[in-house]
Amino acid sequence: MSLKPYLIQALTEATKALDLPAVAVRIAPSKNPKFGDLSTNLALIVAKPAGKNPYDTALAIKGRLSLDADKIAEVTVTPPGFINFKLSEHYYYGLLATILNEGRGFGRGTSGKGKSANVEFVSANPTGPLTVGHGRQAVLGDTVANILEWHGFDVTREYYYNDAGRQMRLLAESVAARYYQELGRDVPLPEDGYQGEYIVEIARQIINRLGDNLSPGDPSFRREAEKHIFNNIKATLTRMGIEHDRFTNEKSFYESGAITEFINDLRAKGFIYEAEGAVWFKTTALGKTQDRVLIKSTGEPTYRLPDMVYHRNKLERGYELIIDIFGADHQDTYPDVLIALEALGYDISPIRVLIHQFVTLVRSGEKVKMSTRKATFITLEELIDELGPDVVRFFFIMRGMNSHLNFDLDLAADQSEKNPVFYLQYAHARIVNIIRHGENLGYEFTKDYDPTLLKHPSELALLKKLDQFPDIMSTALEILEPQIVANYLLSLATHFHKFYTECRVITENHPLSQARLALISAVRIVLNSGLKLLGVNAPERM
RNA sequence: GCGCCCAUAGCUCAGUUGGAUAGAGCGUUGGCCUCCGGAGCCAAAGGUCGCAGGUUCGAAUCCUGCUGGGCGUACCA
Repeated sequence: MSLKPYLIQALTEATKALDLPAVAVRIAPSKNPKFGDLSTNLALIVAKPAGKNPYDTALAIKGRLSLDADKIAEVTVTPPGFINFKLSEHYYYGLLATILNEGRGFGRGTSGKGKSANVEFVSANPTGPLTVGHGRQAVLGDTVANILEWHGFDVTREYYYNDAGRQMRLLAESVAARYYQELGRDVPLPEDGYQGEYIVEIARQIINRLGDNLSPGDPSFRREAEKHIFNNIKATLTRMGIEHDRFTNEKSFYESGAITEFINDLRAKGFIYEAEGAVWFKTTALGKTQDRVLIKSTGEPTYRLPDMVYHRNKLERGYELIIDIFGADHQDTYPDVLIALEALGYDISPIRVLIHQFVTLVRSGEKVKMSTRKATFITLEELIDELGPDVVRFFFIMRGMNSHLNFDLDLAADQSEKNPVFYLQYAHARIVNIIRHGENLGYEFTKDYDPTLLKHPSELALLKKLDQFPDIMSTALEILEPQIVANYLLSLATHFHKFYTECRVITENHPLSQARLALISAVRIVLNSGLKLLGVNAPERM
């Protein structure tokens, strides 16, 4: 149980009693221990409109506070007017008991209880293996889903795809060409065809399973290619611990008539007109600078239209939260989708769009240009082969989605031993090892320990770090930026490793050993929770 | 041209509703293993937070302009 709500209430009452302006009180961990454990800038904010000196105001607020000495050991005021709180050691001892009692439930939120959420991610069409770029999105999406689940949401992980477009046709033609080439006929790949080696593999499989006399337009080419590729995509995702609950095919919206219905609904609202043989969406009437084509002059809808229908479909399924994860190349399309839904009177507030920047692959100091069609990409599968799923997941998640990620393949492979993920996992393995070592010497873990024996600075620092976990997790839910969890865990591991070098756990001093065993057990719980959330293993041995 | 994103140590990046001395890893230099795993710890060096203004008691963070880069700006998806 964090102290923040308690302090916020006390501070709010004090400002009220002093007749100062009411503002939202913010409390943050102090960066420098000199300033206690928690600080607030309340007086700085409140003094100005009241025409008072911030420092004196801080002192006045402090004078009005009556705090439980079991929780707060000391209150100080520092220039220019910060109020600092030093937490009592008893508070941290209580925290330790809480973590051990709650176990993996520690820090879990309830704000999503009884609510459902949908996270759509990856959504690559089955035209080729997943690339490294898809990998970033896959990990990001899965981790965001984990964060939601942590806070109680019932999450559906969804994969949206289109297996009927031009690219799929091209794929089928490419497979057919390779099929005939394998049979010794000189059939060229279509222009702009798919050149990857996997196309040849699919062709060979078709020969093995369906024989050698398929005609050029046989639907088996497309069907077999899709099946093969989709199986590979799913297998790759599975290796990273990612399972989608639901696959939605764009085609279903054509078959159900939802596409036509959508156009009709927009037309009824007056947002549709026809020109140059195409059907246009009058986005200029809704504040945009350019109208958009929804149905081409060929009669085929553009990608925008099914996207709109798909989002209407998700809204109608009744999720409290709908998260779309897109690459930066989609940034311009979702506003049109949202505008269309609003035009039809939908409340779009459940929809939250997360845009991630691209991954630039660097090999031998040079950028690798990626194209699925030309097969010049590095596949996600290859990356996992090289680095292992834990490293891949952690690498993608430890950076903010807004950063243009430079992925140096040589470096990642060379430094795999020094990779931060091993640092984290090593902390966990170390804890398990110490506990095992203790058991061998007859130290049973017991809840009957004396926490007041934990007085060493690195012990207290570790406790303070553990105290931040629930806050970190709720911030992660607000901002949906998983890297703050990764950064927190690294910092926790650092505190643990420091503690380890300074404080021996298993010693002749039994009571102290018991207390330290309790401490590292708590660290283990939080590490486990955090790593699980990131989808990274917490190994007992390395 | 217009829109979105980015620019922080030699390199890769943290720094999230504006706070106190801007951090970490890698790399470089120098220390720490009779004892729970050295995949660890400690220390040093390394910064005009792209540039110039502005707002503020206080700016890497907010605003404006500029420079440089990524992605869009299709009757491709």
